[in-house]
Amino acid sequence: MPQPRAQRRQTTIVDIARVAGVSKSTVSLVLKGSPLVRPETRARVEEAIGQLGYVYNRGAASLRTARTGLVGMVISDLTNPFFAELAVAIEEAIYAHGYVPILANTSEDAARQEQVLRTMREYGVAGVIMSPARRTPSWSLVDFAKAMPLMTIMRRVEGAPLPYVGPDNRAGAASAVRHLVGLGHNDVAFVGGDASMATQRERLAGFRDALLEAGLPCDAAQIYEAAPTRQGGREAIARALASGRRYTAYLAYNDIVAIGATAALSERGVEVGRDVGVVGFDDIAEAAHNNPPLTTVDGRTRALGARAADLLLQVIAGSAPQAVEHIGETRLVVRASCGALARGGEPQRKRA
Amino acid sequence: MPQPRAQRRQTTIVDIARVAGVSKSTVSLVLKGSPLVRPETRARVEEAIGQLGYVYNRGAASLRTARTGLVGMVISDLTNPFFAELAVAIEEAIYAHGYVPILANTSEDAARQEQVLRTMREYGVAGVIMSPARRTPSWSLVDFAKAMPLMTIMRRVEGAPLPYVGPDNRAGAASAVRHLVGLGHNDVAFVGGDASMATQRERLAGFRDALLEAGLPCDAAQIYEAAPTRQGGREAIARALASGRRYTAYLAYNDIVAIGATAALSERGVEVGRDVGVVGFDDIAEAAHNNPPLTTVDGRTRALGARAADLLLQVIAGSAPQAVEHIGETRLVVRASCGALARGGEPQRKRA
DNA sequence: CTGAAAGCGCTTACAG
DNA sequence: CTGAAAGCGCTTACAG
Repeated sequence: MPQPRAQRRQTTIVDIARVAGVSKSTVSLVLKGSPLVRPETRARVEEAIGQLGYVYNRGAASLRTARTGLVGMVISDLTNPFFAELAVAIEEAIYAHGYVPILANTSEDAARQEQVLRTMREYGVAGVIMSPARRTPSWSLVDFAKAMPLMTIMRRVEGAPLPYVGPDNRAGAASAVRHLVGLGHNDVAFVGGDASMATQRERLAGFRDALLEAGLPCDAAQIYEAAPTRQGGREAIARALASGRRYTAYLAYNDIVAIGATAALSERGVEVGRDVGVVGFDDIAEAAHNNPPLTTVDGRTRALGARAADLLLQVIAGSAPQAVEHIGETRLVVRASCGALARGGEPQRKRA
Repeated sequence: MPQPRAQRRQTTIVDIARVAGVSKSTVSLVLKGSPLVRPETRARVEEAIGQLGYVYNRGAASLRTARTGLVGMVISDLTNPFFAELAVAIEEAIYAHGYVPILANTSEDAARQEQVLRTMREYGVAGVIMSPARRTPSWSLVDFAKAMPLMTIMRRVEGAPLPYVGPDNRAGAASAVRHLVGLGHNDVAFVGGDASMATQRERLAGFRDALLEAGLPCDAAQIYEAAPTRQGGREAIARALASGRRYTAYLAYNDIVAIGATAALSERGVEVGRDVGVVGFDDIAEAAHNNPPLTTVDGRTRALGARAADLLLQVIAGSAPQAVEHIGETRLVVRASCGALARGGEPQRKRA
């Protein structure tokens, strides 16, 4: 528990009431901008507030109203730039609705996640918006879901029918592969992530959809599972190259995997965008500044984060069903890494 | 203000007391693990707690004790990977001390920063740890600093004698330039940032120190101010190249500037690490995966964040002076972008 | 070792 | 339009 700290007694509405010559009920009404208060009375109260340097005590109000104005924000890995962008959008939307976010970064640790959910509940959060840690057991969330709305984002927790917001992973991955096929690529590998992640399964499904519809090879050997990180991208490339099969392009699980893959290929003298194509997913800020600039599937991260926060607050307010779901459109952003620009084209945008 | 939400009356210590057959004072003592309670009594109370699914109401406790256990975390730009890493370290340390962080991302907006500080104060935070928005006027913080400890990190606010934690920017930049000089570079430019940022002035001072001590040119024309972003790095390079002066190396304000600079040079056919040297500052995760891997000054971000949180909590507890300050050591991380590895060396680490 | 009582700073019917 | 009163769920001396 926190240690104490000596403090002079703070100014309360009782002090304001005394100075303004009214009751504390009236002060309270002024504070919430009630139209019931006569303008002159309001002016006297506001005068006293300024004079005494009064600071509203939300904790006291919360106890009375049983509403804290706090919302939990549980992020699986804030050092991943994708989730950082998502977190910024969520944070913004939470403040915009008059709420305040309590942050927790779980570093993909489901035990830590349970711990912080418990703490947030003790703090009386109105709800929680979370990107669940990998391998979150659904039973670890059921108790919390009964006590407060739990909005999941980017990752579904199987077996837990929670509200969910995420991009259309399948359509997005398929659009990326179709673009590669259109450029003449005829042997494409999928690198990064693994089947324990719902997102990976969805993106992989889109990858298969497009390959099958083009009549191209699509077997298990083409899938190189690896951590969804830059390092994972490097490792997957090492294995793909060691296999001896000459892929013409790689679809990466996400942008940081694609960036790691690009670095690994460059180190081996393979020039991305000329010798081989690489496409990512997410369109994080650094994708445009990669060398070469990365073609990727824009999942509209900011919009998704804002949407998730909006929906959570609607569920809290009771104006949205407990089981809402939103799947966002994706859009392919063509840059140089797929090889398209080598043919002199301008960057284009396509809807998934 | 938040909207209400219908809820069944929650279980309180009074309910626990009734079921366990004790007074609520005793329940409270059990809750805080007091040794005064007899083991059998404790067991009965804990039994009742489990049975009724009681959840501790921290808000109520806060009102009584005048301590909330909340700490504010105000970040100037969470989409900058450097600050995201910093935020993660801070968040971790805050939880480790039994506190809970309220997050605000100001996007470098001093007005928004003032707004969130006001809100955090109303929520009764014990203190705030903040990377101040650029051009934060010191007067905008004085009132808050009187009401609660304000720990600044990475950026000093001039004119406000606040506790501060940051890296040794001057020594770090000087060590980077000395390394470049040792490799034979004899005309080095500084790219990114501008003089309104204390950090830029400190890093620039180190840049000058090392150039002067080596007897190399050091004039205003060598400094290319630009936004401290990837895009800023690109723009600074465009201007440096357009100047006609043939710099042999660039010291960037930070890693993302260096990454943008690398991309801009590559696009123009200048090979970083062979034709020209580039060195960054911060050692963010993507520095190692840049193409080529970026030589940079490691500011020990995680350690700095943890230290800032530790110090803030000491100030809150009254065990550290109100005006603490900590300047962290830096260390040069040599990778390929400065050209050193082209000569067959192994990556080395040096203390600043 | 346990209980009765007061009080933290608000909000909210209810009177008037 | 304004005030008196009750109460949110805890903690903390103080008795016993």
